[in-house]
Amino acid sequence: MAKAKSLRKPGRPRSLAAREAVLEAAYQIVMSEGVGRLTIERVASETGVGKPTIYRSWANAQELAMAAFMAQPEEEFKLPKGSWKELLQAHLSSVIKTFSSSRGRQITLTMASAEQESELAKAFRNQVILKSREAGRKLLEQAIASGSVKSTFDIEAVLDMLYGPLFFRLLTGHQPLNSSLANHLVETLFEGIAVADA
Amino acid sequence: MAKAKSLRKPGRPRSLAAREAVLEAAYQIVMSEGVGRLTIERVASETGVGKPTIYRSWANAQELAMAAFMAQPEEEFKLPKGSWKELLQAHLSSVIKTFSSSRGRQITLTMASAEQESELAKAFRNQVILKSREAGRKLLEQAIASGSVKSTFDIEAVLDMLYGPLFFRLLTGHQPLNSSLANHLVETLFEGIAVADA
Amino acid sequence: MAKAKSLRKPGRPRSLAAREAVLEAAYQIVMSEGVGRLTIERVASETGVGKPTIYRSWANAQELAMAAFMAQPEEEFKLPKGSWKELLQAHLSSVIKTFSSSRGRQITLTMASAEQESELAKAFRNQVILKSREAGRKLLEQAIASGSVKSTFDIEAVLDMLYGPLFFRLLTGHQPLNSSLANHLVETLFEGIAVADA
Amino acid sequence: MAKAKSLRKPGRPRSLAAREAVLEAAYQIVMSEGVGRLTIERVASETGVGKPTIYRSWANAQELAMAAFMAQPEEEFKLPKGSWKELLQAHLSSVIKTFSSSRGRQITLTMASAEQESELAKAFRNQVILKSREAGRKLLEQAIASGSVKSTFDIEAVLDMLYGPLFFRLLTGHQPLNSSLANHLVETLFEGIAVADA
DNA sequence: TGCTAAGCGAGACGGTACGTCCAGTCTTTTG
DNA sequence: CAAAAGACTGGACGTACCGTCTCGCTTAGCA
Repeated sequence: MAKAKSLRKPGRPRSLAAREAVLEAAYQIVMSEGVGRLTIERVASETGVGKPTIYRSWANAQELAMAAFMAQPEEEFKLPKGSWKELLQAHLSSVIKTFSSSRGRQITLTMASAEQESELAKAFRNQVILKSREAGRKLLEQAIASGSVKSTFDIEAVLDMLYGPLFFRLLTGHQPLNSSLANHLVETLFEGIAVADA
Repeated sequence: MAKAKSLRKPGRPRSLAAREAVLEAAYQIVMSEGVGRLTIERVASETGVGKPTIYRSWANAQELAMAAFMAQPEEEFKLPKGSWKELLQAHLSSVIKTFSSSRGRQITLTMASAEQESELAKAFRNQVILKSREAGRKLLEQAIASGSVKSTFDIEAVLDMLYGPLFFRLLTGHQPLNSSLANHLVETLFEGIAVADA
Repeated sequence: MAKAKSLRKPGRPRSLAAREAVLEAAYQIVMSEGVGRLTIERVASETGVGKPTIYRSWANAQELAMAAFMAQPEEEFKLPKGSWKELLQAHLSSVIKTFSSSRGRQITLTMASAEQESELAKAFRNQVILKSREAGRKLLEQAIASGSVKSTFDIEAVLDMLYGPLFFRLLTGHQPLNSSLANHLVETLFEGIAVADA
Repeated sequence: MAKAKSLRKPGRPRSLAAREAVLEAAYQIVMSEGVGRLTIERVASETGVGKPTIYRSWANAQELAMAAFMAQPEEEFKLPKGSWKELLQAHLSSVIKTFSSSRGRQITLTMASAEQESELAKAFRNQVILKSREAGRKLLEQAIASGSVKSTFDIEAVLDMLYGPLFFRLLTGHQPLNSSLANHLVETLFEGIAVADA
């Protein structure tokens, strides 16, 4: 009888313990001091893991930061009952709360300083930045299906009108970031600003 | 006879030529290779200006980058004739065109990587990032005054619904950045997405 | 019933092919780039042999270098006919020719950088460095036996007066290394430098 | 009247204190643990001098080792009274004593592992390795002038017959290194090994 | 006219971090 | 069950910049 083919590569497997220690230490540094203070050197010395071992998994400190965020995922957003408007406001409000934390600020900076092209950057964008936007998309699609909302608009633009302001304020800090923003955004979005024609 | 009070500080005045050479070189580097490649060392060696001379004017490379952008200002936005909606679309469209350039991307990255607190960062934000937003504010206020548009909404939120999506897409690249976005944004903003009540 | 006694050790035998490939690759590297450029890592990657396999046979790069030289032995020295003086000069001359090659230089450097104590180092010394000195000793002993040469001197010192200058010049390069040296050495050795007493 | 030309180079002068601390630390390491244990990293951390500062003066650890030896020169050899033969024996004896120390062994290893071409290597060779050989040359020349010694031999070869055996034994360790060697060498050199003709 | 204060360039300084190479060891699978 | 092979930890490499510090030398207002 044929021998079972081994699915493993030859050689010593990568150390899971080292990987976890590195991701954890990186996360702590980023959260407490910011992405700018995350260096491979420091992670290596704090964890006792060798630098080459870290470089074997991540190409530079930005990648490591993204991986660290992805390894410590956000909790899921929960939706209360209510009208579509209320649902959307509640959702946006919780997203704002999440991103106005230190973690949110650091995530945004990390995204900004990363190379957009790399695979890891795309994964980070989708898993960490755009996950809530996808939740918003589902809400909108359900609202359309239920007939409470028009179906004629460009959904990508609408989504960005809801989530864009959040990151804009996070980056520039020109306006406060709180849940009343969620209400204003959704209110304006539903009603429009044009005066009602007679 | 009373001595004329000197407005000048004692000692040799700072060299204007050095200042201009530094700003120009910094701008070239940022535009051609990105903010990340701008180092004081390099600017010093390319211009022949001493490092301490550069540090006397700017605290670090980020500040220099911001100063370089401010010294090379954007041209003004011109507004064609038309309805308020058309005016706003045209304005947004030209802002998008400006920021979707290499310069726009680098400005955004510079903003993202700067310390938000410093005086220079605030000036940069107001002069470079938010200048167009202020132009949009004027347009909106005029539209309100003319009665074509409601006056009940939160103008800050509305402005961020127009400009936020731009920077959001610039940073994450999840959606294309072109003038059709301007149209979708303004259209949705004026009309809202709620189904018209009977 | 007793099992036939196996003459083999248990387990997989060492790969002769791997051993030969390693020695050959090491020799090539040492000859073309010098002992200092010989690293286990490089030999492993060039031959496709695993590093532990190499370490199983040699403790470090110096040992491997010595082993590589020993696996590629020098051809024997041939002696023409003539007086003892001529024989000795011819012998020294051929030794000088051999050692003034690239191989000779690398052998000397290898000896210099090796730990003197190890068994392999002693073997290397005897087989590679001192083999020609032993040939010289035989010549001298025959000359003594034949009565052409005194028997009162310290033969070790005399041998080192013949071979020492060679390695001295090889290491420091302060004087050229050619066959005229052989003549001068032997001439001076036979005659001495003291003025003949009346 | 013409202004006095400045003899100094522009810029901050190199720190003498740093230079001395580095040379001293390097010397201590080499003497106590051997050339192989001298690393720039270690010298930097022990002295508090930055690595780039060290590299500004020396290209690698070997150069630093040579510089360290040159900064800690050998004491001069003193010559007692006696015949030329006795003088030469005394001199060689003291050279042997010097080089059979730990310092001598390390100097020889350093020479062996250095690039022969560099300026510093040549200086090291002349100042540290060949200084005593030059002293020996003077002795010989005086002996020739005084008529006690022939003038027909090749002085370079003769010098290497005296000093070569020393380094040969130092490197290979095949024979002991003590002052009786000095006597044998000089004895043989003066008298030759050929049987006296009738 | 000469003094003085602050500018200027150059370049070395102590440092931090980079990303790489290599040494030797450990842990798998393979023959 | 030892050999083979790849990943491991860890030390050092040599380089790039950081931001600061001496230097010797302008430059320009003030006395």
